[in-house]
Amino acid sequence: MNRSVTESRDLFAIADLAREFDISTRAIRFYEAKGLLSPERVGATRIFRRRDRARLILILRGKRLGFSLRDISDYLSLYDANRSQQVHLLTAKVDERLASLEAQLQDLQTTIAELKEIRKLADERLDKAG
Amino acid sequence: MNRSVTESRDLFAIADLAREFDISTRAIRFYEAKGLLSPERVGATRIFRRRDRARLILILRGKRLGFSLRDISDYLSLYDANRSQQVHLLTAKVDERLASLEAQLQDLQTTIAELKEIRKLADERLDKAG
DNA sequence: CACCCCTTTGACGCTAACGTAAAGCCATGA
DNA sequence: TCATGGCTTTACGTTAGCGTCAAAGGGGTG
Repeated sequence: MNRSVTESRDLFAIADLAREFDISTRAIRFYEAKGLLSPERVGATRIFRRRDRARLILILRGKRLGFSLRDISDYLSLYDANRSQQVHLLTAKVDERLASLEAQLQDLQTTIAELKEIRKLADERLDKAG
Repeated sequence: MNRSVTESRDLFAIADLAREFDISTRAIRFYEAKGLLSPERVGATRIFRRRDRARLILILRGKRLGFSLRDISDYLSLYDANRSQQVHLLTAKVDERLASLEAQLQDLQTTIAELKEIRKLADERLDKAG
């Protein structure tokens, strides 16, 4: 068994990534303009590598979690700092992020619990109405 | 032991809520304009009851979770439907919400795990350098 | 009465995160 | 050769979620 198609490649056009993740090319260019991505160029054409693709995945996950691009940018720099031996200051920032993420986790679990309760009540009513 | 100050009251001015939750009165009026709140009026002045306050708490939690006011509005209507015996269609919508919230929970847990890993690596480097 | 503080509505301003032309460059194929 | 299609940049448009006056009206106090 060989690897999946996507993981076996290393070079992507902007349209490839747009298609794969169902976003617009405009969005990708926008992320680059904001410094979240920095694809190579061949002439004027953007060439994305696996690393860029990996960052894009993180960007989109950040968005699903409701973070701003500014936040996501800070978040990505934690990964970069991790790779580039800038250990100083890193742990403090990571701890900050972790604290707020865990607060968000609490909010989320509370919300899920409440919805499950509503669901349960609704089911019980349906039973009575049988 | 009597109840906490906030819970013992039933009437709130807009400024009371703004102070308590550290948001602007403008924001509260905006939520009303969007239909998320519907305080009573005495003359032209808004009077908020505990129920409004409870909704505001849900609104703010929704915002912390990164939801749009539109999403939050839908979410609140689930609570309303629960109170008002509109059981039909309710469970389906609740299930939808639950599914996407649990997806978000996954994203969040993945992110937290990654950050903890980065933290661990940073600590180990500091130990070596120690 | 004058003053201050809180309230109201209305209107304009602002940032983020793109959408949407517009116009040009380059390669491919009939 | 010319059309087609994908890529580029530039630039203006749009929506959400408020911030920020502006103007006017109570309502209690000295």
